[in-house]
Amino acid sequence: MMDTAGENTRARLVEAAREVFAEHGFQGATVREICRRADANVAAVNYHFGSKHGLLSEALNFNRLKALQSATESSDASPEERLRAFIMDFMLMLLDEDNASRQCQMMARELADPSPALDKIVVEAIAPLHEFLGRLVKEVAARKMMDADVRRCVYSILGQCLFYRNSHPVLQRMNPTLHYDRKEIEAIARHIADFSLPALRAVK
Amino acid sequence: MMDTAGENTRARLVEAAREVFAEHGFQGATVREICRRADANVAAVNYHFGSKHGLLSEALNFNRLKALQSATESSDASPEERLRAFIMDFMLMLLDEDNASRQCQMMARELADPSPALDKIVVEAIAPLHEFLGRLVKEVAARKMMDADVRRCVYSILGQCLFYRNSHPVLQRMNPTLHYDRKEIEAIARHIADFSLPALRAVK
DNA sequence: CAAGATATCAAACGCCTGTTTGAAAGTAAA
DNA sequence: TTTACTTTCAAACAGGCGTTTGATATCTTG
Repeated sequence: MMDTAGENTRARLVEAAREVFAEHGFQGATVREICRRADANVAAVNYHFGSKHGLLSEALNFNRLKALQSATESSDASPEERLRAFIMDFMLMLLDEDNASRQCQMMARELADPSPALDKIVVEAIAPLHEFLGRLVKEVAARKMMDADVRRCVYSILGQCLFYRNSHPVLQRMNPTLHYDRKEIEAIARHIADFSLPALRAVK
Repeated sequence: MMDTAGENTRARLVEAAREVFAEHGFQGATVREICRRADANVAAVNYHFGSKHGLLSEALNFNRLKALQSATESSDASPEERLRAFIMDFMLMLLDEDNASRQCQMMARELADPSPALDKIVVEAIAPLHEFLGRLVKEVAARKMMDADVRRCVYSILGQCLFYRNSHPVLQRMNPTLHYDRKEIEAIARHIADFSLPALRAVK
């Protein structure tokens, strides 16, 4: 059994796939481009993963997102502070430009143009995320809320967060100097929390 | 000069193109599928519009969105009421499932995977929309606000609205009975307004 | 009607896609 | 070294893509 060369190209393929899928989405990505970046032969994808879809499935990974949720849940800060902290970490994950957390970008891509992998993403990552945020919203509101209202508050928070990622091409065109450095991301996260908390407190 | 047959296939192509572009995005749409739905020959697209891009450019139309803005601006209701009304009309336009306003769906598609037409969309539709919302936000807040804060409030409102469209495939998978009928859309719009207004009033 | 412009069509072109193939290279154990 | 197995590779495959072509209808105008 090999380990150095074989496992290396496998790992390199997965990493390159994350890059290319995040940039171009599943449809827009080509296995030739992935193999070029991984410095591997075109046939390598089908040899190691069976198909382009198999590679996508392997490239999807929600560890970072899950870790973020459990970190927030095990905190003993006030519900408001936990929501603030979650939004901050979530935005850092979403907008960090040169880090390795391309999973969120891939997920955002999947939303725009679903492939068969979306079912896996929904069950393993998005549904738990929504439930987690629903619990947090109820804690912050500290009132009896109907499920539909809780859900919509979750949508409002997530919608604000995802906007910066989904609309990035547009925002960049309208404001060419836009750049998501650490300070800017923190300001955005602070705004989203400041915008959302009054609404949650005002829930009737 | 012809008018019945010739103009007919031209118009049928534009209409079919709106359908297909809205469903699959520019990349995912094929001219063969468009021509099939328009009951036209494959060569018709290049004959009438020069290229697939030319057809996209022709299919883009922002009349409905512009009309919505001027209707809101010429109203003499209070700023809060005008914001409520705008959100309602905007959501009706975004989520209406079987109407002819596929322009917004096409625009949302463009955001996810920009084509050269995005520049036109930004300049002609999105930038004016953001400016319009910025003025409305300032009126509602009725306080001096920094430009960056105004902008972020606009993002918060638009983000909430667009979430329902962008994340529709996911929401449908998590809640299979989800259906955007008139009543549901009105409830969503009311929620977004109720969620956003306390935040705008609380602006410091 | 005849001439000429306009529109439609089947067929093909060149390119790119994901995938397959069969041979070559590399590795591990007997 | 021989044997068996895994991994890499260049090349090709079949199919879909946007676009072009040249012939054929269809219609307008003199």
